Amino acid sequence: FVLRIEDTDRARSTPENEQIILHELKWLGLTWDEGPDVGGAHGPYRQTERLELYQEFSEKLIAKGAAYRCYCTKEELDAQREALKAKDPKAQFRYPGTCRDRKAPYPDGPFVVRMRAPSSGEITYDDLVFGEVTTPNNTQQDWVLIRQDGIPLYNFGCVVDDITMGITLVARGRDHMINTPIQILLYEALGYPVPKLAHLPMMLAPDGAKLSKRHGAVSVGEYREKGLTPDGLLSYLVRFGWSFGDEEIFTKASLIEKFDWERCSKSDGKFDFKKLSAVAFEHLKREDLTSTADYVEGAARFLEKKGFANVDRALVEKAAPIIRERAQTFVEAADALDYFFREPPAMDEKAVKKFLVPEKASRLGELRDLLAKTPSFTAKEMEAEATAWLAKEGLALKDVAQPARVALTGRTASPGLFEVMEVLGRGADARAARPRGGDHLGRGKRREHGGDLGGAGGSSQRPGRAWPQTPSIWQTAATALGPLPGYVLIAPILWVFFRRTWRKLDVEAHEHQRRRWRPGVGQAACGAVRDHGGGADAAGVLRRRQFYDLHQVVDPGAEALHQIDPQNEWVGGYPEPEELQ
RNA sequence: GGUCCCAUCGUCUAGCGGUUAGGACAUCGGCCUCUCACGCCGGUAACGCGGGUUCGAUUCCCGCUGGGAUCGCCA
Repeated sequence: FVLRIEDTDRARSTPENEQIILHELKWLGLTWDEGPDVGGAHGPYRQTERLELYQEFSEKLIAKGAAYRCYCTKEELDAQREALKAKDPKAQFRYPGTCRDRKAPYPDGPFVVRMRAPSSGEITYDDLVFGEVTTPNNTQQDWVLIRQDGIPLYNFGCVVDDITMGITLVARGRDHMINTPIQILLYEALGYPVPKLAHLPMMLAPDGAKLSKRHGAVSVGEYREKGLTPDGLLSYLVRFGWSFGDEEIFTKASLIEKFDWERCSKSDGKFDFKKLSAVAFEHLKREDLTSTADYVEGAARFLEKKGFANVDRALVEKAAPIIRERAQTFVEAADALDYFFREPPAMDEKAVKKFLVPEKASRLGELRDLLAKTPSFTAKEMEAEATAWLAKEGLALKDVAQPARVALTGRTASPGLFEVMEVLGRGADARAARPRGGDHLGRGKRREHGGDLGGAGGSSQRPGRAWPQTPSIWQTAATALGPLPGYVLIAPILWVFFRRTWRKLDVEAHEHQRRRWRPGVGQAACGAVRDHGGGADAAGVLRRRQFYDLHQVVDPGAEALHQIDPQNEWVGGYPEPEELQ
């Protein structure tokens, strides 16, 4: 398809915004055949670079009598509009036609070009989604085509471009339906056939209101930062307003194959962040939707964003199978991977206090020694050994699992104990090879204490025993516990946490999105091509005006965002466009 | 207010004259279980209202109500 940048609104169109559009579209896997960056036969692809073309077409219309120069000033018209509204707020202001039949000599001053709109009859078109739509012409007026400064207005610019770019299908948001009759009038005046038209329903905020920055909208980029996959996002977005039986999860390829206009819904919908999360999670979880290679790379990149340098892909791949089903996003995956890359792990104080108590210490020590002896150190083997040992001791796994888990991972929730151990590997060799993400200042403070908190037990432990030369993963546990009787863990462990540089990055990303950008971009469907500021459809895949405006789409609300990433501070809403001007 | 558009569970939707109105997310119970998840089983939950047409309306028609879009020298 053709990617055209509709940048005639200079307040909103900046090179940075254009870059963002290109970048986000590429990230989503939508690639265009022609566009500002790749060139093509119908260039240039920025409207501000096509100004002569609009001039030429407007001259044509003037020559035909279908348009005329209007010398009324904006100030005059605005004043009239104000006056009318003051008298009757519900009144409909329309251009009075002052210059409509003006004859030579023409004044010298600046002028705009207006179309000569019919006041009777009606325009009917056949919408691919909505069917036949009819609008009476008596609601039309002599719209401005070209401003005083020579820059065309949206309705004129896109008609000229669509004609000269050979666009055959217009697919855009339903909010453009009101523009369609005007554009059809222009096609007719110019003598060109009208392309096929398809309008798509709107995505509303969860409260049913129009989506706006006020709702804390976010961009495609922000979802990327949250760690969703492009196909996951695409899958949700396309399925919203379109359906294919009971199927809910699609890949980009299957969307291209299955999409059709007939299955598009006509009614607006409300954005649901939880559903997006669920769909994105499904994509992340399933290997047939996100390959192991992509998963590892994605998770590693987010780990690096957290501050870990040179993340060992092999280790991520080893851990991937056990974290995939519990990380809804790459951000969560990075968090779940944290303790595999940090030695010692970041300890959760409360968990330490609760589980790493002296009476558990001896058991953990025994378990450590037992497991250290297993020949292969695989989860299966360790579990078997542990189970046998526990049975002999008359214990259940749950008696030792939580303390062990906390010692191992620093937290109370993690994948299976033995799986974690297997990934961590035996001893220091594996650990030494691992990049160090954390600091080493966080050793738990232990203080001597007069006695056992938990009463009698434990004094049978051999005092002063040395750890094996090869420090095992259990060393961490024992260190945290206070290895011997007589010692009680009193002070909580103080850990210096990693600076969250990624958070800073995130804030910067938000900053980046504060500006409103919404030049239209191109889209295609079924080989036909066409674009409009706002509507989107690519190879029959994308369809929704807000897709482009995704930053303003989603109103997950701060709450929802926190759910997906509790660590991530939401920076608040965005300014309305007025505030930017 | 004018014009245009829309209307099935809380949400996204299936349905295209006869269905116990289906699925997914969410939610609630249960199972699984070393925690957290995943997974599995089950429950609650919808055709806005009123007229027609028809043997029969969620489905077709009209009206009402409700919602949305738009009314710019923005796109």
